[in-house]
Amino acid sequence: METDTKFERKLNAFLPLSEDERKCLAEMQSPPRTVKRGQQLTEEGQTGQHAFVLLVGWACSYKDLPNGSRQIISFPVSGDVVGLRSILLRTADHSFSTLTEATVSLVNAPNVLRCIHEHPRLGAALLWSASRDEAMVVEHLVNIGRRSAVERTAHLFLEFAERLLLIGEATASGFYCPLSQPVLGDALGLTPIHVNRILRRLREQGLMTLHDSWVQIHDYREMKKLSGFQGGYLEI
Amino acid sequence: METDTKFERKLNAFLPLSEDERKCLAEMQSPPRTVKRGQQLTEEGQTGQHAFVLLVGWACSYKDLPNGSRQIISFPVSGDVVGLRSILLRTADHSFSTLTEATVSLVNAPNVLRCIHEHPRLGAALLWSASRDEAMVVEHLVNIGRRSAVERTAHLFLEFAERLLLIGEATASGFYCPLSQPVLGDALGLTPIHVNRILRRLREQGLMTLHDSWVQIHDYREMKKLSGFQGGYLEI
DNA sequence: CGCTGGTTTGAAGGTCGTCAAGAAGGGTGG
DNA sequence: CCACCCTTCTTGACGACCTTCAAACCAGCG
Repeated sequence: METDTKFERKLNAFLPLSEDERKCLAEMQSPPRTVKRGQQLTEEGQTGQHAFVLLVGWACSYKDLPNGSRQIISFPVSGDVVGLRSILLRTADHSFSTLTEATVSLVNAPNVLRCIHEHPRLGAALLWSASRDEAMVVEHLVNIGRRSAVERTAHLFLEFAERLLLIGEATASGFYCPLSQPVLGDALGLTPIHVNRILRRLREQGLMTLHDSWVQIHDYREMKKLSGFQGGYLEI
Repeated sequence: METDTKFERKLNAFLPLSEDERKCLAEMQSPPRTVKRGQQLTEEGQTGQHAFVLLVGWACSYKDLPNGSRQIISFPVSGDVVGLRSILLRTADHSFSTLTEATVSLVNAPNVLRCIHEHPRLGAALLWSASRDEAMVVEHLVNIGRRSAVERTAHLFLEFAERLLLIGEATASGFYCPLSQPVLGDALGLTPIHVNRILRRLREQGLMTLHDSWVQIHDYREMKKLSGFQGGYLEI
């Protein structure tokens, strides 16, 4: 499978792309580049940042706080774009780091704008993709604001399951999820210690397990009921 | 002052608009319409929704949860657009209600897309506006995820102060803010009772007061230090 | 082999939610 | 005009959830 197929396939699922549009999409991106785990690719407050297409691997976008803590905004996975939002802002509004070894290709602002201008339909597809990402951020906000730690955690993993299923990276036996408990804590607004206790509870109740970066959802129905998960915002 | 000046001025501040572009912007919007306080204008999950330009008044976008609680996503004020994000999604990903009597004009998806197509620079300005709104949602997420109740509350009011100052609706003596404590709670992820306690603490420490829908920030410096507020995401 | 970062568990404490109740203000209908 | 809502604001007491502090265990890695 070609490296940029997932991104293209995602847009194509929203709106079938012509040969020309596919070509433009490919030209918009710089050649893929491999980066190590834990690499920071953009930094909040910096100017002239690029967007990235994440071709392979896991990453996160986040903000650091003056008091030393951080909040993870989103977990892009293969085929996702990061930083499209910042492309028109004077400065990047978040940082972006890899969580595993990853391959990315770079997209700069002029390229995106030219692309939108030359192929309006492609522009619409990119906007749709950005809208979907924003809907995920909104759901994340709801998750942290109005759900308890267990509900919140269950919700996050159901979202992963759904997203990875859509791109063919999850099977009935589970999915790969290389997130440490401190990282999960930064996403869920919890301490790593409490994340540990929550995971134990979910495990002891036979709902799900996370072991060796492998997630298994054992009782999908109960997880859904517990967390109030409604995946509408992920639909194409 | 004409009713839609604030919206136009906001875009114009990002990117000076030509006469043609201004005209297109005006034609994109339906005639202004007055709506009562507490009116729901869009409902989550509904299809074929419109976007709105909020010309006068306060409103909020939010999501209701199965368990009966709700999370407020954002507080649009005069000159803000709501629902641009949903325009490309199959269904609206949030609801939208007025908090005061308000006047709005309606914008439908085809109009926006035509506008972007005919006037790419105007499209860029709209995208910038949407990006800035999303940056506010992100900051809101950080606020709820990683700040204590006091910090969080102080941060929200500093953001209001900054935003209203930019559109000339705040003065040195304070600003109008018609949000009840239950509404603030739904935005901050707190109970109304706790919001009350927090406001009391801020008042007793001489930091700020909220009385009769009027906010006064008495110690801006200390508020900023307390909340870790950095307004970069609001800049033009 | 020691170091670092992740996982796991326990104990104690603080923040915030829940329950309860009184006071004040606005709107409605008698 | 007044009685009767309903919503909001306010305060107190109690309890739960989550954090903090502390420590042990383990795996990977220099």
